[in-house]
Formats: sequence, structure tokens, C-alpha cells
Amino acid sequence: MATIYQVSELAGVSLATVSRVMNNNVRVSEATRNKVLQAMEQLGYRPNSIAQSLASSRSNSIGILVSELHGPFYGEMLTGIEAEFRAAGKHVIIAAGHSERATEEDGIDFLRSRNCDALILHVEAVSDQFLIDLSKKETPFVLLNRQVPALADRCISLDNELGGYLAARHLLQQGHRHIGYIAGPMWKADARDRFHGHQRALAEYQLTADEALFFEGDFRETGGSKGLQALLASGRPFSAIVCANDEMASGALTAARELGYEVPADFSVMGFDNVNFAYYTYPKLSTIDYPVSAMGHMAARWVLKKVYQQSNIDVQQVFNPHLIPRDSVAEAANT
Amino acid sequence: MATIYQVSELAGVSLATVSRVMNNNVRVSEATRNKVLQAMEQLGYRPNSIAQSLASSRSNSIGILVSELHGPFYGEMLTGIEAEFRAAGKHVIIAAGHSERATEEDGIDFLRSRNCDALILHVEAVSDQFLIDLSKKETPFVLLNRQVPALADRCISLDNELGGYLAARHLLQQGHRHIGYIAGPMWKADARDRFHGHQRALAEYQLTADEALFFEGDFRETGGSKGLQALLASGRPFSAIVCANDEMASGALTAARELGYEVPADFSVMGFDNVNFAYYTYPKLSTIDYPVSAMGHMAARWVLKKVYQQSNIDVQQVFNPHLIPRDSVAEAANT
DNA sequence: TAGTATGATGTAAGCGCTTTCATTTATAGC
DNA sequence: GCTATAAATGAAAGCGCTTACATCATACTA
Repeated sequence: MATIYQVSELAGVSLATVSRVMNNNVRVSEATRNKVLQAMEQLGYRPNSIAQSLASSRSNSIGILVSELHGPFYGEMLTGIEAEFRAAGKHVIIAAGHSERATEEDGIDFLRSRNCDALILHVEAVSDQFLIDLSKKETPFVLLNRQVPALADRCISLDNELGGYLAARHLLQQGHRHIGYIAGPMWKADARDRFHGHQRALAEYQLTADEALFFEGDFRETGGSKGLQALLASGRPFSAIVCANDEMASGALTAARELGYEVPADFSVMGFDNVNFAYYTYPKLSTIDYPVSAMGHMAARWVLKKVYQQSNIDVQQVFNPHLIPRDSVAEAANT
Repeated sequence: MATIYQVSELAGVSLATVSRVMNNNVRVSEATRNKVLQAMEQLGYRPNSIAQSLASSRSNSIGILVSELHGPFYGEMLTGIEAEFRAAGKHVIIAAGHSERATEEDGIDFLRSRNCDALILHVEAVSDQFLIDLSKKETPFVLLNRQVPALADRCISLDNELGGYLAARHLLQQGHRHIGYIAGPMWKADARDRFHGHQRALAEYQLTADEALFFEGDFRETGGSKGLQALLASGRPFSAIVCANDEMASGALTAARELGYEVPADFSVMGFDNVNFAYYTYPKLSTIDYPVSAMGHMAARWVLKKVYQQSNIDVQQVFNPHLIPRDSVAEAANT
């Protein structure tokens, strides 16, 4: 592999000049620039990015920690992030946190040890304090889908409370008054926020959530099917359920069918996230759109702006969800 | 940030000794090792991985190129790969190739310029020759889900032909004789192989694929719905269709419902891949299992073995698919 | 007890770049 | 044509490590 030294020799200029044409910020005369370019071409020269990083103390790499690498949600997020950075010539190092405190902390550590210029973190299990402490260390980071008041300027998040509100209101407007709720793990902030929004909507109708019609799931399909079974087992009548994400809604739909119920004739089902497959469930899932890809892009742009000084970039930090009505919700029968 | 130099000073030993205890291969007396460890602890020392890479000409990073970062298939693959490397202390740089020749070549270039120690490639659009040429360059790589005869020792693949065969045979055994086929893009090797397997099974029953009942889709939901419409429009009767992947099968299922057909009463549908959501479609999709996560693991282990000399690792290069019968296929009515 | 392995440690030369500072060369003003 | 200024280029010192190679102390052999 040719080095910068051989290029400089072939072109008959100094190392410094070659370096300058590579980082074309400084002025180099057209003539020498061409000589150098030609020499590079001829030698098939490729700069050694490791050496560049060492010398410039900038690795051009961004560490991404997400809970999982699979699943419709994280996939979209990663796609958005990667696209943005790739275009900027930066590269992306990924790690999975699996929603566990130790693994998340370990992942952050791992990424930091890799000399990332910045981190994009989708963490759920580490404490706010941990993040606040982390913010005092040298590596900058943004938080995706998390609100830490003390770190407000580094948070890119969705208004989950509003989403929960919109979902419930949709059902209420369709006349539903007995609404079951299959929540996400309540130690997760987004799960809690969604439920709070739900409660707020109910309150507007002078209603409160029935504890017997509440089930705490795991954000996965099985959580939805177990949740539905639990609601049914409670013996309490209900005409609709909201699931805190689409995976659980899908599980609930499947379970409903297996148990002989028909959605939305027997009861309506709302999802949340509007992941790709929500259109392909049966019936098509009414849900709340989560602009996850856009938010991934935005996190990347935050980094480009704050860390790589690309000042012409605008960043939006709070996103709003909106309702996607489809076929899994129908008007309530006469109550 | 503390450097190795300060550690050596605090511990009262030379740079080399500190380096030795970090890479604990060489012999260092217990006493000095402890002194050094203690000094590191005290300074909160963390080695600079960039400097390590430059000095050792080993980056401990592996480049991964997949077609997409989202979608159930690639997500599983990445999860498998990441888990394996993370445990080994290596890190993973990812890029998306989007199934386009230029983007794939560019991605490989990008990864190579990042000094990856090895590459794991899931490429579809670049030519065999390109890969053969690439194999002559310094960066080693494995191919996932691709068979290049000249590079057989670097391929980890599924026997797609067998999968196509199993899918068709299942239908034939259920008495179906008029079978539609919604293929993937036929320029992709896996799409072709699956179809070849399909033809082989038909041949065993003295049948050939009806060209009017063949549709070339795009491996996505919309491909499946368009495909079904095309088959229906052909006017040819059929009692079953096989889709070359689960996404298209899901699209076909949804389209069938919209058009007023019932699966499997009106016709059976087979998928391929056994992605996560296949269990949650309605009806539950009969499909062919693709052990994608295991194959991701295996690709990572190939790298560990061949590039990082972990000789105790076994690698399996060819995987076999198998049938997962569920509810979307039923016996053919009397023909 | 001299002679020789052997294990532990130190010295110093890179790895391939970036970047500051000094130097040379070109341009302009008068 | 000569000096003042700006533009282009070069020299060289790192960036924080790894790793031959050299050195030194100790343990063993005969």
C-alpha cells in the first residue's frame, strides 16, 4: 500500500503539500495539486484513515447504541442514521444494549473506547444520573427517544404522551367507553408516557382507566397475546383495547382470532408506532405514527452540526406523533 | 486523558512494560504487572485504540455490508454478527448497499478505506468477477448468502434451491397441481435458485411451471400484492401460489383479502424465510425456515477463525432450509 | 567460580498521517 | 528596480501506541 511519503516523492513535493491537497481546505496552487492528484492516481494511493485519526485526533466514527438490531423499529432508525452519515463520509459503529443496564453501560464504554467522535444513544435502562455523568466526559452524545431534563439540548424525542392521548381520544370519539390497555414495560419512560397520555384523554371524558383492564406487556408479540388473554380473563367487558406498540397489537390480533373473536366487530384494537407491517396485519392496524426514520436522520444531523461544526444544519428536537386510522378500530356498538 | 506514558511514569516502569501488561501475552513479573495495573486504575487510563491500531496495523474492526439495515431479515443477521464480535472485543462498522451495484461497490470501498480487518458482505448486485478481484486485495472477506464457485471457501450460504424444492413439494403433496409463482427479482441469485428448486419439484410430478402463472416481484410486500393481482388477471386457474419470500407472501395475503378471497380455502400461499412476523399474519404463514441469525453468527466466526486465528472455532458453510407448515396451506380441493 | 541460559525490563525506531512554524517564491506598490 | 506583503511550500515535531533489539539480573551447569 502506497503511503503519503511515496506520493510526495513521485509528485516531487513535500508530505505537507500532499496532506494539504487531501484536506483541500488550504490553498495549494492548481499546478501542484494536479501533480499530486496524478501521483496518487498512479500509485493507487488511499489514505490510511487510522493514521489520519491519530494525527488529527478525530476518528470520523460515530457510535450507535440501540436496544436491538432487529425489529422494525430499530431497523428504520439505523437506516436513517446510516444514510445521513454515509453521505457525510463518516462511519457508524453499532452495538446493542438489549435494554439491560449492564449491557447498555458496557456498550457505551465499548463505543467510547473506540474513540468515537460522538455517540447516538437509544438507551432505556441506564439512569438519568449515569447520563448526566457521562455528559461531563469528553465524548459528546445525543439521546434518541429519551427525555432527560438536565440534558434537554441533547434529546431527540417523540411526544409519547401526546401519542397516547391521540390513540385514546380516537377510541373515545368512536364511542368507546370501556377500554383495555396493554402497556409496555412500565419502567420504560416511553411506556409510561404513552399511558399517561391515555389517562389524560380518559379524564377529558370523565373516565379513569380500569385497573382490571390494564396489563403490562413487554412490547413484543407475545406480550400482546398474553395481554389480551389477561383482559378477557378479568371478566370485565370492554369494546376496545389500546396496545402500547404495534408488535403487541399484532400479537393481540392473532390471539383474538385464535380465541374466536373478530376485530373490530367484537372489539377495536389500536397500535402505536406505525411500523412497516402494520399495514399488512388483518385487519389493517389503526395506529399512531412514529417518525422514527426522520428522528434517526435528525440525530445524525445533530452530530453533524454540534460535533462536526456543520453550522448550516437545522435540528428539530421534539417530534409529534399523529393518528393513522385504519381498519382495526370501528365505532362502538350502542353501549 | 491519560496516556501510556503517564502510566509508565506513575508505575515507575518503561512504556514497553505497560504495553506488555495490556497485551498480556508476554511475561511480566507479577509484581510489576500489579504496579502497572494499579497505576492504570489510579489514572483512569484507557488505551487509545486508534494509536494501538496504527502501531499494530490491526484495527479490530469488521466491516459489514448488507442490502438494508431495516427489514426482518437483515436485522436478524446483524444481531447474530454483532453478538459474536462484541463478545470477542471487536467492533462492527456497518453500511448499506441497497442492492445496487454502484452503492455496493462504493460501500465496500468505504469499508476498506476504514481499515477494517475483514469484511462480511451481503451483496447482490456486484459481479462475481468484482468479488474475485477483490479477493486478491489485502482485506479478507466472507460472503453471506451468495455462492461464488471460485470463492467457495469464503461463502456462507443457504441451499436456496433446496428451499424452493421443499416449498413446492409441500404443495404438491397436498394435492396442488396448478401453482402460481411470485418470484424475487430474477437477477438475484437466491431468487433464481428458489425458482429452480420449485421447477425441480414440479418435474418430479411431471409438471412444468406455467408461464402465465409466474410473476417477478421485488421481495417486498407490494410485490406480493401486485403479483397476486397479476396471477388473477391471467385468467388461469390455480389452487396455490408460492412466494419467494415472506414479505411478498404477506402482501399477497393482504391483497387476497381485499379482493374477497379466503386463504387457504380459495388458494394456498407459501412463503419463504420464516421471518419473525410470519407467525402473526392471518392466516399464519406456512413457510421455509432460513436460519439467518445462525448464519450471521457463522460469518462472524469465520472471521474470528481465519482472520484472528482463533483456531478452535468450527465453521459451517452451507445451511439447509426446512419446511414450517402452518395455516396458509391446505389440501387441494378435488381438481 | 566462571560461563551460559533465561526471564524481566528498557531503548528507540517506527506506524502514516496532521499541523505549526519557518522559508521561499510570486505579486504589487511606488 | 526595490521593498512590503501575500501566497505557496517545506521541515519537523508530534499523535499514543507496538515491537524488534539491547541490556541487565538471576539461576543454573559443570
